[in-house]
Amino acid sequence: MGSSAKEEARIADALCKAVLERKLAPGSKLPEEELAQIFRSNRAKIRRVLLLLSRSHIVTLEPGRGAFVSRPSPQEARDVLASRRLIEVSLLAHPYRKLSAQGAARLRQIMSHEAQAHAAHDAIAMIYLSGQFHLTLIEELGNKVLKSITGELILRMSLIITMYERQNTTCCLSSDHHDLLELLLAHDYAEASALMARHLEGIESCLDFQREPATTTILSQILQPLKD
Amino acid sequence: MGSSAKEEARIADALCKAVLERKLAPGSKLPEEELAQIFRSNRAKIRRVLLLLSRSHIVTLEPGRGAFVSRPSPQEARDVLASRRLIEVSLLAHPYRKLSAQGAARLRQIMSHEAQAHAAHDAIAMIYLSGQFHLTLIEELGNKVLKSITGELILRMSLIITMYERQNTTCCLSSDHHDLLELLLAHDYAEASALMARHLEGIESCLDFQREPATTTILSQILQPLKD
DNA sequence: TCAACCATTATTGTTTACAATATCAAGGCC
DNA sequence: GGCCTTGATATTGTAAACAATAATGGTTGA
Repeated sequence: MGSSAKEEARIADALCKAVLERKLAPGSKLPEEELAQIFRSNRAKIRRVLLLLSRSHIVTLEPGRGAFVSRPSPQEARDVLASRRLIEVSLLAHPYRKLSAQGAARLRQIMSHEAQAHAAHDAIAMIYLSGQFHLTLIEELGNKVLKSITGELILRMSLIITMYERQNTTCCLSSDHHDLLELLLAHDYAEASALMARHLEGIESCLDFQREPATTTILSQILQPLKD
Repeated sequence: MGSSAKEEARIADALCKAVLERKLAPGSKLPEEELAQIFRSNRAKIRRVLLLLSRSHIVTLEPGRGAFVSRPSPQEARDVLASRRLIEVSLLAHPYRKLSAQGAARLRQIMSHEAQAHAAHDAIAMIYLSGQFHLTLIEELGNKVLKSITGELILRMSLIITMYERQNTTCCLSSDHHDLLELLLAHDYAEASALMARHLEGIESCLDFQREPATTTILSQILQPLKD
């Protein structure tokens, strides 16, 4: 049976989720045998997953030393941020298609979940949902290719934020998402694009590339519960 | 010695080059053992390369059946084209930095090679150099992340063109590249962006998504000489 | 003659054991 | 006492054998 690729996707998704939720700190060692036990898999599959993740710049493979959660350099961080800004801002300014009623509904549903997470002070859920909002927006106004590209950039941004975030900052303003949707429904794409630019710049302004980030290497034991 | 990753990169590059040069037709079977012999490698390495290429959408892995050169659907083709257009057109309109003298020199060198290839009627070299021109432009005005993203899109476009190109069309107008550089040197980014849009639309207008493309499965023997 | 079935062959997928390398700790040397 | 060397241990990397699956071709029967 061809469940092999499925299982590897499951493992990769779990690792990506852990990165998104800031549970896996950049620099963390990812030992093959330990991962195989956690996910009740074997080294061969883990190895393939790590190889794939390395191509997404989520994991860095050091020959002979093993796999580590990537530590994007300040330059790489700036490039990732700028690239994401280019894609999202430009797409809003010149969307491939209008926002459909169905698309608006999808966005509204995510926003309601965001509100719930906000009320519950669930920071992890808010991070995840914010990403989902952006990805859904891109899929609705653009296409799946742009969505997949941006999905990778968002993943890398998660590492970047973990490494370079200033203390005491609340990064993602979910209120922006609400305003964004209003502007799109009013077909004011120019203003929506400008808001998106400010939105992303707001995130970037919370970063400080000066201080070399701490080498917080979280024990892989932390990600024990995500084996489902 | 850590030459393993190097060797795999060499094999992957060779395959990508074959795709760029339209030597490997979409749909071609890529048998592991045969590739291992061609590149004087072993199945394990070939397997890793194919896995990686599958992530770049260059190769499609069918469980139990093996690896094939991808055959992008019309929808995927449209999405890839639109994504590339978004990135390149937007970047020219709002470049991250001005074109440096060094950057202009790099572009001019590529253009001179293009002229040589044109004079020699070397269609393959022209395709490759056209891609290099675009990638260099993106690196000079943008950054390496955008360059790598666009590099993958260009690779996919190569498959798309092979599949859907109309008869009797000369796709890439190298004269556009010359005009583009002139506009950039004159700091007329708005016009440069518009020209880029027309340039890419010109390529797209040579495509016909109606006719189902032939299943031209070239023998892997064809790529024998690229084992260096 | 054509189609369906079965055996054969070839190719892919997985597991295992082994080899190479890096890490770590202890001991000796300066 | 600090630093380098050296051996033990753990982890990664590789190869090869094996199992599973799909393609092939030939045979049989209608």
